[in-house]
Amino acid sequence: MRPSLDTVFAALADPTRRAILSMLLEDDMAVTDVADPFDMSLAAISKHLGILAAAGLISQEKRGRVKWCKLEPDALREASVWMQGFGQFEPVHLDAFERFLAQELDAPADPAA
Amino acid sequence: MRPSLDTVFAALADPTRRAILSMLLEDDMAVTDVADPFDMSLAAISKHLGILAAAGLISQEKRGRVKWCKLEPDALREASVWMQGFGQFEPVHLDAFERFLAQELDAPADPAA
DNA sequence: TCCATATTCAACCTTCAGGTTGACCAACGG
DNA sequence: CCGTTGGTCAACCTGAAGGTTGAATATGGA
Repeated sequence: MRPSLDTVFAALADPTRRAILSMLLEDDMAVTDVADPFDMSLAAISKHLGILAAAGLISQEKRGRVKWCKLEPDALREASVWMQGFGQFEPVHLDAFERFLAQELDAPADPAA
Repeated sequence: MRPSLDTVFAALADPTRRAILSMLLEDDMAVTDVADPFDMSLAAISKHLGILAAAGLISQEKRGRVKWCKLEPDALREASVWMQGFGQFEPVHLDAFERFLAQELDAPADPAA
């Protein structure tokens, strides 16, 4: 299930989740350790991690009874590249971008079916 | 008030709003014209435009009775910079963009299951 | 075997996002 | 003036997001 831009951007829209990503930038972490600095229940953090994983922004691997969380920057890369299309700040493949544009316009309010 | 990453990412999380941004990439547009391709009430589009404006992603200028919407790509820069922090990867990678394109075109209506 | 640890599940609550509709206001063209 | 067009406002509905709590499900260690 490849994550969509919808889920990626939605995942990034929450400050708690962005903070988690920042933490994971340093190193892989167990769920409990991720939750530690937050004033929030473990269950809530677990949900946040689930959302990040669903967006493809992290991966989770269970070793023993500990679930390790690992940053997966690839999903970010795609979103980043999408954004670059709007800036004149970086060179971009206009032809490819325009194909993408056309596709977006064909199905504007994608019913997420 | 400078828009936060929260509002920018939240604004980008909606496919209708991303489609609107794509449209504005081509040219400035009036609200009614923006709404035209969407199967959605004008009021709804007006709200979407308000959200995009609040996020700083577009600006709106009223001339006569027509309100013109203009893309403001600078707002994306901050978010883009934030995201770059997660890549040890280079600023823009066309390979990545093309992979993204291929995926997007392969399965346009992501089930988001 | 028994208890503690790690994590999720299920049910629930509250807030907000995204949509509708209909009334409303402003500006233009006779 | 007057009707039409462009756009917003206000009230409302529905569903989902983000949080809580408490029970449930491994796994590890003694």
